[in-house]
Amino acid sequence: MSNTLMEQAETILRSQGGRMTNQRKLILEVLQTMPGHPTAEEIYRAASQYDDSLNLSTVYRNLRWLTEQELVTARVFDEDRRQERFDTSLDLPQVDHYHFRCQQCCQIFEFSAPEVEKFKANYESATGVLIQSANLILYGICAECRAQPVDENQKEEQ
Amino acid sequence: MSNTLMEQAETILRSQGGRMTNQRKLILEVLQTMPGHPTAEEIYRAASQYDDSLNLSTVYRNLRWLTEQELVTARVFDEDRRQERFDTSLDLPQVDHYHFRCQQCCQIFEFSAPEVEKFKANYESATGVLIQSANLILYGICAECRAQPVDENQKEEQ
DNA sequence: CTTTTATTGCAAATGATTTGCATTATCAAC
DNA sequence: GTTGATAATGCAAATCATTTGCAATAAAAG
Repeated sequence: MSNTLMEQAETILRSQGGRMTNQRKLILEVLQTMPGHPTAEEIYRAASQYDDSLNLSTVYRNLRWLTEQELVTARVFDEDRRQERFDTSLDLPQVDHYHFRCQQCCQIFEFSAPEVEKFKANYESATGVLIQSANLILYGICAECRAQPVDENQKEEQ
Repeated sequence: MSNTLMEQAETILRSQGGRMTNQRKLILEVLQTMPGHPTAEEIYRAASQYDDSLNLSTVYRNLRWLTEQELVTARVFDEDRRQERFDTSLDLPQVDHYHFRCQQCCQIFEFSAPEVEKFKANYESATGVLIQSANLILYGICAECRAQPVDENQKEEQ
């Protein structure tokens, strides 16, 4: 059921005549274990600890390939203007999942939203469109940050 | 009630010691009359027809200022990777509005979504977060494109 | 162990957006 | 109306995330 990223990638590679390189394997492992929604740069830094000859463009090429295979999703959050963050989305399997980002601590929370699914169905039948994917991002202040007085240090961390 | 962009901008400028330059005036007018969700480049091209000495960076600076003043919203849609599209959002005043983008003709449709508002309220009370803004983009095929056989030309147009 | 060619590392290119700076022009005060 | 302070512009160069060309490397099929 819950195939690992690695296994899924291997299946696709086999069907395409692709190759499982050490770099690809490493990137997949790092991606799998990395919490949150890392940027390419963050993935690169994490993976470099295990292979310091790894190149940033290899990371980009693999991330692009993974998004094309739909094993990974790339998303742009408002604050970090044009930088993409990558999401392995293996946690919540069938149903679409969405994101809340705290503007203070920059943490990203995932959730599913039955109301949104309902809306999508309604919208499809009301307008005749076909919905293929959905991206909902809520921005605000998380419960922790609301409780605490503003801690400017925390803002830089992630 | 429905103040024009120009009027709102003027009020803010006055309170900040800012100045209403001809360029700013032009950009605001173009923004007001331009349908859809233009890119900075598109706004620049449209405005250049009325003032050919207008500079692209002036357009960028004004758009950035307008988004900071929250008179305009910048959004990144999936297909045009890292390019922002700008939205004056004067049409649907009080309630948040969201977007559907057709992957075939690239048209953008706006809508409001009571179900999503409901979800936001539920999510806030369930988690204790404060939601300040929301960005929902649906991707798919619009009704027209579903009806027609694929017309590859159309894809390039916008 | 060869051979084929997908993938890599590296450096240079890209493309949207931003920025430094000298110049211009708005607008408040005369 | 003229003047003066300075906000905003035009221009060119810089940024920054991401992509790409190409020679070198290394999977994996035979």
